[in-house]
Amino acid sequence: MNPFTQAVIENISRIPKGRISTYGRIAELSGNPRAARQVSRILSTMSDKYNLPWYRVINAQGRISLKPGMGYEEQRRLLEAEGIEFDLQGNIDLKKYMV
DNA sequence: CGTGTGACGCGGG
DNA sequence: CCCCGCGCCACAC
Repeated sequence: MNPFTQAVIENISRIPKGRISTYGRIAELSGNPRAARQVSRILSTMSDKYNLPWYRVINAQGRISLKPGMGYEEQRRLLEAEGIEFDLQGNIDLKKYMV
């Protein structure tokens, strides 16, 4: 496994309960600011294996990227269960919850 | 090899 | 707020 992937896994694992981060921010912390897409792929392929808190990663707009019927509901449920609030447009306040 | 595809991000209309 | 385009990058065909 390459160092970037390793770092992504570690950084995601460190997101505290009740807080969130974004794909781009994780990519940045992991050493490659332009690799936000890779972060999303790593999440989809390694979450189970490394037991990652995948649902704590959202996009830079403060929204869940998964589509309704394709995981959106579950991610939202898990986040709300940790106290994360959504506004009427399904938006999360990054200032308030981002690590 | 080209070509298409995203759990992305940013800027613009 | 929505919709597009463009840049980016690993991966599947």
